[in-house]
Amino acid sequence: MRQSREAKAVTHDAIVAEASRLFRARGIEGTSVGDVMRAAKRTHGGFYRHFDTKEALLGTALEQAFADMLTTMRAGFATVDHVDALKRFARYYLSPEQVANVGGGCPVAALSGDVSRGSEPIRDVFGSGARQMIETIAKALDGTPAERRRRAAQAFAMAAGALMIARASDAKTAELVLSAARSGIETI
Amino acid sequence: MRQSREAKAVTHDAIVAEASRLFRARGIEGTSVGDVMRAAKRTHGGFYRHFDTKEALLGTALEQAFADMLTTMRAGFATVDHVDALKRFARYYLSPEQVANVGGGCPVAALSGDVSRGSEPIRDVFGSGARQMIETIAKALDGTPAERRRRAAQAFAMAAGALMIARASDAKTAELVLSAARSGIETI
DNA sequence: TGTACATCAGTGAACGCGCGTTCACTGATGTAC
DNA sequence: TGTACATCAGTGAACGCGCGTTCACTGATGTAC
Repeated sequence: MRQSREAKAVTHDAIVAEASRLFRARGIEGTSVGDVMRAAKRTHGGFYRHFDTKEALLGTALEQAFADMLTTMRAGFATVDHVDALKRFARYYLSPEQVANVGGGCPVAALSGDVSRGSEPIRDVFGSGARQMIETIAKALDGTPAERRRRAAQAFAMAAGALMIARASDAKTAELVLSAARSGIETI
Repeated sequence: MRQSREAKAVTHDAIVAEASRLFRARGIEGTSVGDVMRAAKRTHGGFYRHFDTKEALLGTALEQAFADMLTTMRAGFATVDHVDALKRFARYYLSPEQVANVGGGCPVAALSGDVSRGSEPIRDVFGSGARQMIETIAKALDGTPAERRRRAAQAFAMAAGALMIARASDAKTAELVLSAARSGIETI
C-alpha cells in the first residue's frame, strides 16, 4: 500500500545508509540491489520508487559516505592545534579499528579501485569528496594555503595508500606498512 | 584436438598474460573467464584444462603482474644512486603514462580494493608482492636496513595512494594529488 | 623404429544461478471540490 | 469539513542476460610394447 511522504523519506534514508555501508564493505559489483533492500528491510522491487538505477544509488551513497567521513574528521580536528594535527590524523585513520571497519570507514580507501573503473559522474563525486577531505586536513595545519593543501594531500595519499595496502595484505606486511605510515605522516 | 605440451604452455602463458592485464584494467569481478579466453584467442570451455577455478587463475595472474612490475622496477633502479632513487621512483610511478595504463601498471594500485575483499591465499600473494616492491625500493636507498625499509614503505604508500586517488577522481583533483605526492616522496 | 591405443587440449553448447530491471497489483495517502 | 477518486510506496513474481562451471565430443599427441 501507499506510504506517507514521511515514511518514504525514512525508507529512502535507510536504503542510502545501507548502500553506503555495503558498497564500502563488499564493493560496488559485490553489492546487489537485492542485498541493499534486504539490509534496509524492504522488498527488492520497491527500490525503483527511490532510484532509477543502481548507478544513481551509488552516487547518492558515495556522497553520504563522504559526508559522514567529513563530519567525523571535522569533529576530530576541532580541538587540535596545528602541531598535533597530522599525528592525530594518522593515529585515527590508521588505527586497527579503521583497518577492520571497511563498511563504516573512509570511502577513498574502500572504493577508489571500483570508482576508477566507473563513470565520470561517479568520479566527480569521488574527486569532490577526496578534495574536501584534503581541505579539511589542510585547515588543521599551518603555513600558506598552498603549502597546507600540499602537505594535506601528501599525508592523505600516504594514509589512504597504507590503509588499502594493509587491508589487501597478510598481517605481517600490513603491520610494516601501517607502522611506517603512522610515523611518516607525522613528519610531513 | 589434443595439442602438444609446448602448445599447451603457449596457451597457458597467453591466458595468464591476458588475465593479468584484464584483472588490473577491469577489476576481478569485471573480468569474466570468457573475457580472458576471448583475449587469449581460445574458446571459453578450454579454460578448465589450465585452471580449476577463476580464483586459481587470479592467484597466478597476480603473481605474474607482480613479477613484471618488479622486473621493471629493478631495471629502473639499476643505475641510480641512493640520493636520486626516490625522485626517480616518484617520476616513474606517478607519470601520466602510469596513471593511464592501469592494465599494464602496478597491481597494488589496480587491485588492492578487490583483493582486500578476497580470500586469504590471494591476500598472501598480494602481501608478498607488495613487500617485494618495498624491499626493491629499500635496496636503492641508504641507511640501516630497518630505516631503508621504513622509508621505502612510506614512499610506496604515498605513491600507491596518490595513484589510486588520481585514477578515481576528476582531472583537477588528480593533478593536485599527483603533484603533491611527486614532491612529497622525494623528501621522505 | 613402428604400431596400437590411451590420453587429453581444445571446441562449443548447455547447466543452474544471481543480477538489474520491469510489471501487475494492493490499498493507504494526498488532493480536488 | 467531508467525500470521491487519483496517486503512488511497497510487494513479490517474472523478464532477459551474463556469469562460472560442466559436458560430450574430436582428433592429434604421447606412451607402451
